[in-house]
Amino acid sequence: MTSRQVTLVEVAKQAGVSLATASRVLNGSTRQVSDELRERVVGTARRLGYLPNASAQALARNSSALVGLLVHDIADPYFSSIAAGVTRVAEEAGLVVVLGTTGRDPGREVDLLHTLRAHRARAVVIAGSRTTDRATAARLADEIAAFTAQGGRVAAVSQAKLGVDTVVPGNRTGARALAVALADLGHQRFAVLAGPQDLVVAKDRLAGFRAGLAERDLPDPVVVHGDFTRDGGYTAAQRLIAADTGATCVFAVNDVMAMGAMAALRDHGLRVPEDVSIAGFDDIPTLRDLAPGLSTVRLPLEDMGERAARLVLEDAPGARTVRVTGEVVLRASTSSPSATGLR
Amino acid sequence: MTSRQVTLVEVAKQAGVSLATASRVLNGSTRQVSDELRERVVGTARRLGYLPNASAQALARNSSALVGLLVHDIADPYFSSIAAGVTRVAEEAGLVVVLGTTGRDPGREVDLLHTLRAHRARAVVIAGSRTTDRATAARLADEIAAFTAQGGRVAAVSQAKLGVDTVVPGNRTGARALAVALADLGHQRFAVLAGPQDLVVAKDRLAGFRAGLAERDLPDPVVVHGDFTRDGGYTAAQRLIAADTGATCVFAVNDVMAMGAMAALRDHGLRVPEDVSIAGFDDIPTLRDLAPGLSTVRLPLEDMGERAARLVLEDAPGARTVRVTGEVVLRASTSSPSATGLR
DNA sequence: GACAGGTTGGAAAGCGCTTTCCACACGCTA
DNA sequence: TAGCGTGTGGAAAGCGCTTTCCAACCTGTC
Repeated sequence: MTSRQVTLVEVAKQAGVSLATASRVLNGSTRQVSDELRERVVGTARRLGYLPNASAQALARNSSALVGLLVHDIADPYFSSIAAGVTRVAEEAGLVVVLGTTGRDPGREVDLLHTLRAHRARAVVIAGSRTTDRATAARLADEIAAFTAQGGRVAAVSQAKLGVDTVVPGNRTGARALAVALADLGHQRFAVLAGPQDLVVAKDRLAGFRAGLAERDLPDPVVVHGDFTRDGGYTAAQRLIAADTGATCVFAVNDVMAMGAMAALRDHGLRVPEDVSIAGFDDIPTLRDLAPGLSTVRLPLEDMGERAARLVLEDAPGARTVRVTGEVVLRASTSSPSATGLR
Repeated sequence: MTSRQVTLVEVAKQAGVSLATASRVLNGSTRQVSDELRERVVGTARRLGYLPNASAQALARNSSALVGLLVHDIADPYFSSIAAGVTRVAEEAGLVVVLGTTGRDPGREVDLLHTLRAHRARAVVIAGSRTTDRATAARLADEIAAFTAQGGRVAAVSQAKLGVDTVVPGNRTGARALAVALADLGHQRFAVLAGPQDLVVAKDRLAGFRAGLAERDLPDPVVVHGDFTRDGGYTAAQRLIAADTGATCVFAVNDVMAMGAMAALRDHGLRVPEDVSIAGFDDIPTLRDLAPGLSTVRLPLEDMGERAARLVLEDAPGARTVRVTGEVVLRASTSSPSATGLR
């Protein structure tokens, strides 16, 4: 079954040139080859259907055409948007994207990076949100160090403290601006569905939101923690409703949580925005088709993926930070406060 | 900067064994090695931080740890759900997923398959919907043949005629059952947003829907073609509205088109389902948070990805067909017909 | 005690490329 | 005419593994 593959030696032999010449013609080399030989080689290569063996090339060159992309969950629109950006840039550069999904397990992140290193991946984009757990963070740092020591490039999306090229959204400032905008709508009692306690992104957004409220001399919000997922938003919202806080506006630290929360509110017979206003963060594409439209802070997700990829593929090494700013987008899910709120 | 990588030779030398023995210990071999040597090798490998060079292994073994996954657009929830299933299975098997996005360009599909072949990928899952264009189909067939001739395995999701292992959803039967269910709601005049003319999946769903209507002795639906995307659904719906057909129920051949169509209806001041009912196909996860809930035909998307992956990774070669059936799910977007319909 | 059969370790030949040398042939200048 | 730089082709040495041989050794049996 397994038919013999055409190798460069055969092409060289058939074309009547040396292996070196064939290699120089078929794969970019600085060396010149006369037009006559060049044509002969190209011709026979085509005729024989020659296809270079990428593994052999990677071995000889000590670098592959692989770019890693690490996400928590590719089915999450936040990550799949970023992935779209990364793959576009990588494929333009003739590279190939290796997708690793961590399932929000930091240990898995380390493992995947390890694998990518074994493959001599040229670069990797880490798009998951970072944990603050000490031990794993150290292991991750080691793995990143090993990866770069080997000549690989690393970029992160939205996690500043990795010591690598990073694309960071304005989590703090975005959340702060959102808080101000919501306060200006007239809300006074806020609740925040704040994600996991050890997630930097979640913490930053919470902190920014608090700062915004403080700026308007409003009291600190009620905070309920939960998973950074749709279901996490759902259950967090349930607990919030049970707590009977009287909040008139809920901020979920990301859109998928907000969507889960909206479902929970609906299930409890609460109307958005008549009974309670709600806002998220990210502006994932999904929101376009949500009714009522979800107020949020827009992040250019695909663009962020592209930028991260360019950082490691086109630019020289160096731990730069590219900041992207979030833009407050108010939609139908937020309005002036109702009399009652969450009770 | 680039620190010397620890190689197997060094491990062998330090452990005082031959290269062969070191290789046998560290990478699965049928051959036995005495416990003493084994421990020595494992110990020094750990101490030196040895990491096998995947390219070298791939070259020596003539097969890599790569599994390709070809999708049209990873940001489309349909594909990202399938991708989640594929990556889960691949990662369980210690393999690595290479993500290729075709942007619905069949030529690109061929190119990506070519690249994957150069990488000696062990298998590839083609998840895009197939074009019916002759020439490209032939090129694709050639590429697939070359891939399998080389020992690689190919599976397809939802495109029966590739001559490879395939996971096919019951497009025809699902659409037919949906048509019957909608007819039983009392609708008589239907419209279909039918996707591109040359897409097998779209054609099958349209045909199934027609068959269902025929079964209930209802007239053929108005058919409007358009892109298989959210925006395609939006513009198709606009054209449908302009056509003033009086249809009371719209079937979009996939969910993202249906979502676009709902947006178009909303923008025209039409209410769903009061003015017009609408249904989709696939049951992408996004639908959970849509209000009103979209009626659809549920497909187990992640499961389909898993099955396709298992087909090429665990089972012996052979062009099998795994059928998965769609289940009609009626939600709030469909109700008994209004007096007016689309006019 | 000799010999078959089974284990275990090592030498070395690849796998298919890239790239460093080296050799040679030019076209110049001095 | 000698000498020199330059452009071009080829031989061969890797890149880091796997795997085939072969040799050595250990049983056990007759």
